[in-house]
Formats: sequence, C-alpha cells, structure tokens
Amino acid sequence: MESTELIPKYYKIQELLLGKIRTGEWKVGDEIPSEQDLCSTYNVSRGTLRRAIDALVRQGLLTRIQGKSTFVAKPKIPIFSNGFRADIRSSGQFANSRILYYDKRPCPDDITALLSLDNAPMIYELSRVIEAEHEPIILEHVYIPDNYGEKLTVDDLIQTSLLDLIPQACGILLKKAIESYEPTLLTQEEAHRLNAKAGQVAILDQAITFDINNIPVFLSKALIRGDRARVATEITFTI
Amino acid sequence: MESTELIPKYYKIQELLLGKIRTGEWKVGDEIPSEQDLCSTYNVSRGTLRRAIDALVRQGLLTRIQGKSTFVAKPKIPIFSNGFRADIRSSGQFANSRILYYDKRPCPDDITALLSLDNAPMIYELSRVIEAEHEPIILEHVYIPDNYGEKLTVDDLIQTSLLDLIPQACGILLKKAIESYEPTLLTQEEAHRLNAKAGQVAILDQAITFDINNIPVFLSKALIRGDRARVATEITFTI
DNA sequence: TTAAATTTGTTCGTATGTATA
DNA sequence: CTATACATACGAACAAATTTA
Repeated sequence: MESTELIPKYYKIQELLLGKIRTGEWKVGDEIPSEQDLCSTYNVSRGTLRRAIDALVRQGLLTRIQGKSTFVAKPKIPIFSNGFRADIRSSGQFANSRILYYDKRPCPDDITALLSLDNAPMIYELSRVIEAEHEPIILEHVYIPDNYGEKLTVDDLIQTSLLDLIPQACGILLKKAIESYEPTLLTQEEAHRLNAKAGQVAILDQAITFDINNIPVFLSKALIRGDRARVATEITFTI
Repeated sequence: MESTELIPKYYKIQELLLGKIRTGEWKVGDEIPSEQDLCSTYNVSRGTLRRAIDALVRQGLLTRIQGKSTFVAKPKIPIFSNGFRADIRSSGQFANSRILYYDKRPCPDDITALLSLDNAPMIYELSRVIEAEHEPIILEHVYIPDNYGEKLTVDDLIQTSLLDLIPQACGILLKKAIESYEPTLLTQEEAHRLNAKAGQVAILDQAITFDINNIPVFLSKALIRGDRARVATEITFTI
C-alpha cells in the first residue's frame, strides 16, 4: 500500500523533532509531549518514535527521565584547552577533580606496547572524574610506569597538574605529547562514572607524553562527555 | 521467571560481541554469523540482537551490508594535523579533495552571528569532500563573506590551502583561529555525502579564523567520520 | 500511607520491504 | 526466480520510576 519511501519514518520524525528544538518551539528545559502523544500525532508505532528520539538523546539535545518525561537539554559546556589539549585535565576551570583510585597493578598489554615497556611490567593507574559547572564531564585514566609512579602521592595529584608534578617529583623534563581523539559511545560502566546514560556520544582523547630523550613517560585516556561538553582551542598562527 | 536483571540483554550481547572482536576470534574483514544465527545462539529476539549490533556499527567496529552480511571493520585511519588543526583540510596527506559547490548565497543566521556580519548579508559557501586512503573522510563547509569570497576561484581552491590562499588573494594577514570540536552522529544527508551510514559517530570541528585586527575572516565546519578516522596531533611543550 | 495512573525502558513476535547471491 | 540476509515497522506485554489521587 505504501509507496516506495526512500527516507524511513524514524528519520523523518527525527528531523521534525529537531526542527522544533532549532526553531525554539521547544525551549531548553521544556517537557516535550509523551511518547504516546507523539505516536498518535505522527501516526507511528512506539518503536519507530523511540528510534527517532534515541538519536537526539545520544547527541545531547534531549534528556529522558524514566517515569517522568523527556526534556530539551541544556546547551553544551565549552571546555577551553588553551592550545594544549594535554593540559585540559588540570587547567583552572576544573575546580573539582575526584580521584577514584591511584594504585599499582599489572600493566595491560595495549598500554605496555604504547609506552614501549618491557614484558609484564607493573604500572600505576590513576582514575579520576573531572567536573565542570558542577557536572562530571571527563573520566580520565592515566598510566604511569612504577619507577615514576611510586614518587607521586594522592595529595600531590589532587593539587597539581601532572605536567607540572612529574618533572618536579621525578626530576625529568617533558618535551612533547602525541595526542589523538576520536568520537565514541559511552559504555554502561563509563556512563555510570559520569552520571550519564549509556550510548551517549563522547570524545576519547588519548595522549602519550615524552621526555627530552623522546622516551614515553605516561599515557592518558580521557573520555569527554559529548552531550554536555565541547572542546575549544585557540590557535595562533606563527608566520 | 527471569530474575531481576540490572543489565539489559542487548548490552550483555554487545559486550560479548565486542569481546570476540577484541580477542581476535573475529578478525578484520571476517564475516560474522547472520542475525538469525546469533539470535538462536544467544536466545534473544532479532530486535534485541540488532540493538546490540547497532552500537558496534555506530562506533565503526562492524559494517553491515544489506542483503550480504555483517563484517568486522578495518582499523581507523589516523589523520595528522601538524599541531594546526585548522590546516587539517589542506595538508599533503589528502591528495583528493572534491568540491561539491562554491557559490554565493544568503548567509544563514547562525553563521551571520558567528562572523559578526551585518544583517542579511550574502556569503560564499564552499562545500567539499576530502579523501584519505581513497575513502571520503571529511565533509567540509566553509563560509567566506562576499568581499573576500569573490576574489577566489574554484581552481585556486582546488590547488591551495585556504590559509595560504586567502592572505595572498585578499591581501590580509591571518592571526589566529578559534576552534571547537564535539562528537555527533551523521544525518542521512551527511552520511550520503561521505558514503557512510546515517547514525555513525563523527566529530564536528568548527573553526573561525581571524585577521590581525581580530576581525573574523571565514568559518569552517568540518565533519570527520568517526568510524574510519581518528585525529592525531603532536604538541611540543614550550618551557 | 497506599494504590492507581502515567511515562519511560526492555523484550518479544510477526510482517513486509530491499539488496545480494 | 528463489533463497538468504539485512532494514523498517507494527503491536503487545511487562518492568521500573515517577506522579497523582
């Protein structure tokens, strides 16, 4: 009966709902109609409607609360990285950094390879959640080989940036970092740590920092919530 | 009959499938079992199974081909940005840049505001797809006010980086760029341009470039496929 | 305080369409 | 043309969280 539709229904509805947000018909904080209502409005099944809403939730444009309703989400928090993204983790804008743990453990295989370590080494792993505007935004794991890691204390880590702390505590100079980032989706565990929903978009930022002899010193994996934050940088051209 | 499960089935299956990829039981390029087979293996409905696979496809770990099968995807292509992410778009690694259009049109409201332009101006819009390793990776839209835009030709744009071309053609000096990036999902249209699937993760990179008087010169919005690419940067510390 | 109604979250079964072999 | 595999869509049921009566 239906004509050959090139564009699926769930996508059309997604665009319609996006339009209501973009035009301001639905404003930030507004409660949108219930799924039942939207189903009858657009004449689709609940599964199809939810598929449309799912995509907007993953992008951080809508927020669902079970038993309550669905709301238009607040705008994203800009995270300024001062040109050095390796320093995101310690700049002044992040008043609160909560350390989940800092302890010695066997080094995972992929980290061993990335840091050019010997077989089956021990490593210190730092796990922390960094907040901005009173929301948990970044989940970071830092891997520090034990010869350096044993010289750091939790108190130091709370107070000082790693880029300042390591040269000072370990007596080495840091030269450069190789950083890469890619978009991903939060797992159940990561979402839980960040007080977010599983399946949300995020940026996975990985940085390896090297000393003046180009020897890897430590590795950081930072997961930045994409529904609540965007990363901003200023670049000055050297001509 | 089922005990109160805290973790939904679709998520457990997602983890199981991820494990098969991570451990190498399923290798790059491998065809994985059909949805029917996986349904009976894990004893779930097709909807639940597809929900698990959907997440892995969005992250670029699996690729589905309708009528054929589902495959383990190739590793991501690293995109090196030489410390200047604003120059990603023109560095030597991108042999092929295909211009979709370059023409004058009314300036969208959000761009007008970001470039601090007067009311209802005209603007040149450049749309192009940039390839790496023979795959379309970046979809870029550049907005150039008409006083500068009219001095550029499509031939110039094909051959020269905007950061080199604009100073030379327009007689101005560029000083800095303010750049921000966030994760997002591809729309139907964007996916089509990039020969990808709608709903895939991507990075939306927006940069505004300023002249020496801190006046905005042009704006670029680059959409980088997250399933096939990750962005890499090297940072040198100035002590 | 309790119970019922509402709203979102998960899962199933089924049907039909589209692309490929 | 047919069988297979992925894609979309519907309807129903129950669970879990919240609000309302």
